[in-house]
Amino acid sequence: MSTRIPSASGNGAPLAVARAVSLADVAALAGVSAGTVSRVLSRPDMISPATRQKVLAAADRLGYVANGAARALALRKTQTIGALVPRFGGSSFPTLVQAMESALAAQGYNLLLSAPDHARAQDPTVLRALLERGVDAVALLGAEHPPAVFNMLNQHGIPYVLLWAVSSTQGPCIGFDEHVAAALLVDHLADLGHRRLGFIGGRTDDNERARRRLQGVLAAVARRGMMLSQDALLETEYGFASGFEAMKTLITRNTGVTAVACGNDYLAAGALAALSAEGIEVPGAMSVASFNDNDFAAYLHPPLTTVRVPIREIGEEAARYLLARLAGEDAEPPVLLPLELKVRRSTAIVG
Amino acid sequence: MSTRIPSASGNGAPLAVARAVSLADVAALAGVSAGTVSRVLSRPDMISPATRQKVLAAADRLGYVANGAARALALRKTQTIGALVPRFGGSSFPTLVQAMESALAAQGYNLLLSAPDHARAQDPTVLRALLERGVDAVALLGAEHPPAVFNMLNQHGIPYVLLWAVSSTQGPCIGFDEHVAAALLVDHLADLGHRRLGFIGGRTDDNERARRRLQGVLAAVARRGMMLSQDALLETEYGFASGFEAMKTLITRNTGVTAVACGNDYLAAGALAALSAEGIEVPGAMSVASFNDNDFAAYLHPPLTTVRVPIREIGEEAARYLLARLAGEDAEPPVLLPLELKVRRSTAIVG
DNA sequence: TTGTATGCGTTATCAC
DNA sequence: GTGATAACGCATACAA
Repeated sequence: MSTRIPSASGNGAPLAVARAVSLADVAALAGVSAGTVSRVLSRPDMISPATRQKVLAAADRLGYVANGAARALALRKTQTIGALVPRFGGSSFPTLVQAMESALAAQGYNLLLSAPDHARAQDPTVLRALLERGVDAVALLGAEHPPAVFNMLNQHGIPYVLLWAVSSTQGPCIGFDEHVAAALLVDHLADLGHRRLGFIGGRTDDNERARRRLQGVLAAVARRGMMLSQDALLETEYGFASGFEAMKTLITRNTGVTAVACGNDYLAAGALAALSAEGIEVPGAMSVASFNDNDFAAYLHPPLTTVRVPIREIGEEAARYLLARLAGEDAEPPVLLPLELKVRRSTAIVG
Repeated sequence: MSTRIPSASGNGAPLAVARAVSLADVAALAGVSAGTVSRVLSRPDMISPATRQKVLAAADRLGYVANGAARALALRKTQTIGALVPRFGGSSFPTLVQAMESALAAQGYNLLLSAPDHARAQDPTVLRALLERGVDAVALLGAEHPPAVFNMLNQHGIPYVLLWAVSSTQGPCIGFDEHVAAALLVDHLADLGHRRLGFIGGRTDDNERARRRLQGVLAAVARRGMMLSQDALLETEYGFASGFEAMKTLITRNTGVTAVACGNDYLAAGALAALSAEGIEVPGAMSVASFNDNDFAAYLHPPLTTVRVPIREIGEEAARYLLARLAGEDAEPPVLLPLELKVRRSTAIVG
């Protein structure tokens, strides 16, 4: 308070300031050595209550803030986790990242975010930037990362985990089983008597999760002897508008489907809106994935069935796993997280 | 390749690895001094092409990755920007952060993300964590930060900026004028002949942006001599479901409004869905804010009028401003970003 | 153009 | 319990 730096008058602050308060400054004021100050801050019980108070008071008075770079240099770790998140935007990744950040922060870790756009996504340089910043571990979203990424990671011996990915030979994964997710939905519809299914999903040439989702649906459809004709299968961008348009197209094609599965909640919402706009009642229209706080699809045009995808949970498990690894434990990540079917309303096909 | 560390067999990687490759290692292999290697990497044109190649080859061969902590310690800067992002509903947070991260990455800066939950949002400790990690500057989302935050920031003489905030005496801001935004909408409706307006917005006791938005609407309504009765004014959580419920409530109350303004796109979408479900036609139902990639409200139930809020632009300007400050320029942030009215369809009130 | 030496702020090792 | 002191890996002033 009294040692306030002459700085800043409300608007902004001067760039160059006297010099940051260091351990030495605190030590000088407290009349102890720098080493002691360091210990007070990291192993408080290693030093006497008397000096501890003295030091703490001095630190507080000077507004001391540790220099993480110096600490990182000495400790050879930064308490920072890097997240490599391709196409952060429109997807559910933000939710996942938030969950991970929370879990990390609770343990005193920071999250260094790298959200390369499509062009830079395959560029190993972005990982390099993370490594140069000294992240202790990294979380990779999705499994679509170039080999160079894994080479660097392995070469540096730094723990990493693939999120929203499974059965990758590239490294430990945390995700869920798309085939099970699809089976939950398709079985439900099949049990209700639906025979012809439509599917509106993401671009499979471009999005590995969309690809797996489609595979899961196709497998379940085959297993149940349902039909999913080529012209009832639409790939599109994710998003409400895309779902809207796709469903309109589907309707135009007159494919005879009685149920439509959608690759995610946004697509489902758009699709349902299109049905509503056209005044068409398609029993069993449903969404494959419902994102935690955006389950707006449910309000638009039931019947709707949803599989809740464990998005936040993936982020939380990632934090848990990575931290365990850093703690030296030889932990195994939970490869497959549980899924949950949420039936808003069902429409059975009779006859 | 040949100097590959014995590490990692696909699944994971050992925690303890020989030792990271350092400048000295590269120097040794290249047969030059560490200083030279450093210069090759930072000021390539300061040294001869011959040795440059030698050094580069050696670095590449060893898979050298600079140690950011050491660099930060020597340079007294980290090339890292901190973002303090109190969680708020809807999806504008990821969009803004993504835009900022991209702009930052393009300039070789990293983004350290801190997204405290509601409980921790007022805790200066989260800023402290960022400072300890050595961020060169910080972006604060919203203006709802405790004085302690600004004290620390000023005391450390570190550049910062408030995002999605205006006219704060606490520091430089980048945002837009809520009153102008509201005026765009309200004037449009007033011009169409609407007299009685309803408003569904976020919680004002809890969300400063929601508060300003409401104020803007009230001011515009007063200026145009419109009516916005107390029972036509609903505050709720952000989200589709909330908007849906709020509109149902509004309908039940029979307030006689002919237009409803919504605090954001999600609320608007929910509200429109409710209208659709109830089969009610409310001319001029509209949304105050439309988020860049989620303009799904438009598909649900026109007429709809929207003010596009410059979310990405705020992130980009933040990066630009902060980087300018760090470059020593005495830059001024663009306090107010331009707004844009988007009329999907209008319904005039006649008589 | 390049090598040498020093400092950056912290932690850890070793005395005391 | 506490004080010196040596790393930690890099950048840079100064020499050569």
